[in-house]
Amino acid sequence: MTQRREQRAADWLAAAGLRPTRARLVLATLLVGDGRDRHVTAESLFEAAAGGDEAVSLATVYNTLRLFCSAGLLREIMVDGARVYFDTNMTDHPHFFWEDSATLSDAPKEELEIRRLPMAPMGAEIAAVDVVIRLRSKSG
Amino acid sequence: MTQRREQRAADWLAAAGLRPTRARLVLATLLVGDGRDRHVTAESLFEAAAGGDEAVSLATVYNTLRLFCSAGLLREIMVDGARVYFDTNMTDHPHFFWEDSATLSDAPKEELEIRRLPMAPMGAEIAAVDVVIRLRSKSG
DNA sequence: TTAAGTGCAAATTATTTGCAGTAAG
DNA sequence: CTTACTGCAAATAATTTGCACTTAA
Repeated sequence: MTQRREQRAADWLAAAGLRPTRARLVLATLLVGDGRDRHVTAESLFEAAAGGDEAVSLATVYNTLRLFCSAGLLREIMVDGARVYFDTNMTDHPHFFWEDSATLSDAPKEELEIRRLPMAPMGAEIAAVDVVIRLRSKSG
Repeated sequence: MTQRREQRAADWLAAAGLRPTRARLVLATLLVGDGRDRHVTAESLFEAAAGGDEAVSLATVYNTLRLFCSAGLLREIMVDGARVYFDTNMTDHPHFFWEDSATLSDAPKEELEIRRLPMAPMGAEIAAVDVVIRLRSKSG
């Protein structure tokens, strides 16, 4: 179980050609160890690592998240002006953003149907399409 | 001309029941004076005001943008992890985000057709739907 | 007159960086 | 061995806040 989690993390790093260092394995295990998609901020991941017994410094968490991102392992989601979120699910898919708690979750991709999309202007190409559905709790 | 720009700004404030103070008029004139939609950051608006002869302090620009937002005059767009953008166009419409220059522009609304959208989970309602089309300049 | 608005400077928060020590290939 | 990685602490950047002063109603 723990073995398998770490194996998954190691494979994930290997797939991107990244060295399996201690910090990277700790963070990768938290990110993809159980194979489910996850949304983290640097802070939340830092706390998760510290909560286990495998602390990683906050600076390294930041650096490592950026590294995973540029290696194509994570996707950056911009949803909150203040915080940056990272998603282990690399495909274009919609997100729910809970304004009350500032948390992020996947929205069911099958339920989004974009029929037509504006074309990229001349000389540009579409890098990604972010769809964020902002939710507020129904008060009335 | 300048008269009309200021009149538009004053009307815009009045519509939201906000006092037409000096700082607000200066900023509102820059935002809606010519009736075109505009995307600003606190910094860019601060510079625009300083570039004219009607300086407004940066802190006040921040406070005023937030105020306009909560008064329903502006819409906050979250697109870049670091900066917050404000849009004078309050309708749900897609944006182009130019990754190279970190600038934002409207994408033609007619060219976006969302056929189906995920439902809000129980107890929540959709506050807004942000569609951001990230562009990178075609290098190849 | 008086509650609301403004500006300054200081505080806060998220993120990045320089650099000396440590570990992976 | 040698280059890349890590962690600390200090630096940076965007934004917010406390408070004394000013202004609109």
